[in-house]
Amino acid sequence: MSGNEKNTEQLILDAARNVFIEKGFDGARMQEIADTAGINKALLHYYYRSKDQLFESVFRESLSTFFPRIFEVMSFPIELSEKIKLFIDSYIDIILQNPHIPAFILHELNRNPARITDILPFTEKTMSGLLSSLSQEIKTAGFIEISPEQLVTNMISLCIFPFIARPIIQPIFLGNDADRFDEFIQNRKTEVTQFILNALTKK
Amino acid sequence: MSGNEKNTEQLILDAARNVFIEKGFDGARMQEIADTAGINKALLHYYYRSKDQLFESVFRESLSTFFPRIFEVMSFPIELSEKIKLFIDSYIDIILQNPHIPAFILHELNRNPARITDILPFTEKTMSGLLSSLSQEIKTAGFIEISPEQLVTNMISLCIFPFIARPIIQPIFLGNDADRFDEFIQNRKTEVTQFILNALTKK
DNA sequence: GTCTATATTGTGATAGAC
DNA sequence: GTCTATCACAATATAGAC
Repeated sequence: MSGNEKNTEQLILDAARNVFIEKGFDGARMQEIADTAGINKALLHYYYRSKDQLFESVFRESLSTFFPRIFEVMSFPIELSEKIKLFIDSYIDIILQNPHIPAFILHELNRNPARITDILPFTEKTMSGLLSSLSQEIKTAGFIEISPEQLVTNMISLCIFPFIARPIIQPIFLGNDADRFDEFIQNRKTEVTQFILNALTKK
Repeated sequence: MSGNEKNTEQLILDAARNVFIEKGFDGARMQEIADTAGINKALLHYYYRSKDQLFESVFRESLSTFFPRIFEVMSFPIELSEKIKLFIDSYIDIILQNPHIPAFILHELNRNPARITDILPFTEKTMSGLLSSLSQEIKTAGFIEISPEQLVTNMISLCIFPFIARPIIQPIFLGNDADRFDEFIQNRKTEVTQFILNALTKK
């Protein structure tokens, strides 16, 4: 091996990721994946027996890029308000690096909701532990009464939704200039953080 | 006509709506639409020349169910806090009646973002008028400084996202009992309203 | 308007040479 | 491991009888 060439398996996975994320499972074509990888269809089936298997690899990888990070920051031993600040900032940054993955994951999960039970990297126990300690932290911080589920849902909604709804937000609010979307999102980092922290503060 | 039979065109449109919304354009099959409508494929093409045309009808209809309502309430002559309350409540109600349409619309728009320019029921002028008067109302109400674009984005995110992310929210937060999702959403009506109004209030 | 039958093309997957 | 050629079937669309 001369060194700077990626191995074929990785080449295929990269191509498949791009095509599946852009087109979805149903819209993706093995031919297009092969073309993108610079190889032919037969080789695709040599490495991954079927379209389903190739998709499965891409999907698991995508899910694991995003999912654990949601609760990672939330278990840091810092003040809740700092957690929230850190979460919003870092989570929006992650999405900025892979802006189409949230829509991809959610579309595929809606297409087949059962999929998630196979893949979920959490036990119910881990989850209920996180939720009950978050519940405690909300009280300790002197915030308004809110269930941890509703709070987490709100945080994630405010981070992710604008990326999924970009085809609407861009033309309605920002016109044709794509740069303004980046600006809009960068502003949101502080805007959303302040919005949430203020919402949680009693009067 | 004996009375209680719908005409075939409507029968087809109903079937197409169900199938397209569940499977998306790429996943939908003309055969399945025909079966659902209780007719055969040839008749589909008799009424709608192609799959694209049939889809176009369904998509336009779906978009017009949802889109205008977003800004309808926002132009009522009532206090901003009342508008927000009314908007959250009525918008979540609309989504509850068509819980899969938001994911459908957003997926199809991401598949082809250009589509929206053909269909948008708003002129840029109407939009900028709404935004600048909303901007004024935020000041008049004595709320925190926030751009109308960010506020509207937040409101819509908090209403719509939980429906799109249901395949994640349900198993993580609510277990297997589907009824708990309805409960969760019903709670959100007041939770989200309070969350937003509190976020907008200066301390 | 509605059907059966069929044309035509697209698509995932495999066989087999090198 | 990689390719060309091809199979088998799925899917949109049309022709033509009733």
